[in-house]
Amino acid sequence: MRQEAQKARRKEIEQAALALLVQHGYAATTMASVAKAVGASLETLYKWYGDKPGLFRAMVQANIEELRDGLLMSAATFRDPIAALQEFGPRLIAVLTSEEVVALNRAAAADPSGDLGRIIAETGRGSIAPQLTGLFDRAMESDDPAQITEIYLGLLLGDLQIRRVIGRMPPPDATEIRQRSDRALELLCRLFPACPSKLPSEISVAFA
Amino acid sequence: MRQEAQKARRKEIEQAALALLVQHGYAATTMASVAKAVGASLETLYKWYGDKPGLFRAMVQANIEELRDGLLMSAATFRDPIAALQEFGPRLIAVLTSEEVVALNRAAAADPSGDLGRIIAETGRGSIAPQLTGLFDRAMESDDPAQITEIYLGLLLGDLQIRRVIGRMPPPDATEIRQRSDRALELLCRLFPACPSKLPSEISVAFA
DNA sequence: GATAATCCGTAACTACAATTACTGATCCTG
DNA sequence: CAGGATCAGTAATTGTAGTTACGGATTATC
Repeated sequence: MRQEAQKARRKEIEQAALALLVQHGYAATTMASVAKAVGASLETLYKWYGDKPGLFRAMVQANIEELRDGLLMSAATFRDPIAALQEFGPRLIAVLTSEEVVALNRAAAADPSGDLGRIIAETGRGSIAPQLTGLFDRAMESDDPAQITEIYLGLLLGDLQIRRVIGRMPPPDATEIRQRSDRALELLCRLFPACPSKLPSEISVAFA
Repeated sequence: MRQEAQKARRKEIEQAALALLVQHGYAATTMASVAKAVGASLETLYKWYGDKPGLFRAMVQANIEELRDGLLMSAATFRDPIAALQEFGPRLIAVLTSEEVVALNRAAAADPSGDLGRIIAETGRGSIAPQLTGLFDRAMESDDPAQITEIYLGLLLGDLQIRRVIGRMPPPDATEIRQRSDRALELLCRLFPACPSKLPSEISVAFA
């Protein structure tokens, strides 16, 4: 099998494993079930990934990178920070509360090695937060843009993620996502007056 | 065994199970390990709790109630909402990021039935949030105190819990807890001007 | 005190998942 | 095209955890 073909095959395996993880949970996602789902043999899986933890590391890495890549803002959006956040906020909520990310977080919660959590945090938050910090650095001239990032994320997401992971919350719908993002942005601009006041009027009166 | 003695024995079992959960994680907390840790027989555990999920439901319920009870504010503290939050905020952070709650959340994340998550959410958040909402209702005369609760919790905790659960964060130390609570309170008071402005001067200048 | 119920310590049973091994089919390379 | 490497399908091995069963010790009740 050539490198290109193996790469595509690995991706197929890693995506199938995530689908199983989402559908059946961590405990029920076995090497045998992955092999069956993708029409591969156990011997191949063990040869390519070493062992089950190895498969899971690769699977989490590949999938979280892809989800992360769908989140990154292009440099062009930095020209209008408000518009950038208006677009980014809902996307971030949707991804972080998605069934896929919830399943990945659950796998990390169950992983005694800590590897999965490390991969998720470094690849996910570790990429998104600096980007937000960069945006706030430009938009707000604050001496602590990283702190603004924490505040924004707190306002935007609150404890959604833990509630999703412990199974006490369905994914938020599009309306709720929109409202949540708008509220977070509105509150952020009230807290940091240097924020460009280019909010649509419908948002500026959302809070008494 | 009399009712009183059995009640005490059950509590001993449920506490020992939590200690094992904290120390070894969900996967390694077996019926056999619980029995051994507390000097009970498997037959007794199965007779009293039915099965492993039953033991876990009881264990989570008993322990989360105890943790919750240590968090509730007395009615007397409502007289001074700021002081109440200054005292409550750090306590809430400390408890929610503790090894015990992290272990319980991890068990819930691994539980396909959803029962553990339900118990945790209803007993924990379900008790704390209404209390906060009541406090904000008095302190702020807002038309939506429940929304203020969400905002406060977002500012106070952000994504600490999920980061603890996936293993990417140690428990915050006392200084960090204090700073986090003070910041959340300061930001909340800036957002909602009806908030009594009785902050100590050291806090009011904490943000430029 | 005698008897029944309960609990402890331990063995046994069953199912299942991780991993390795094997054979034959398929693919790749020279 | 031939030979070697790789992969699929499947069986086998091993260890472990959930659960049940059993005999003896302890406790509770009459």
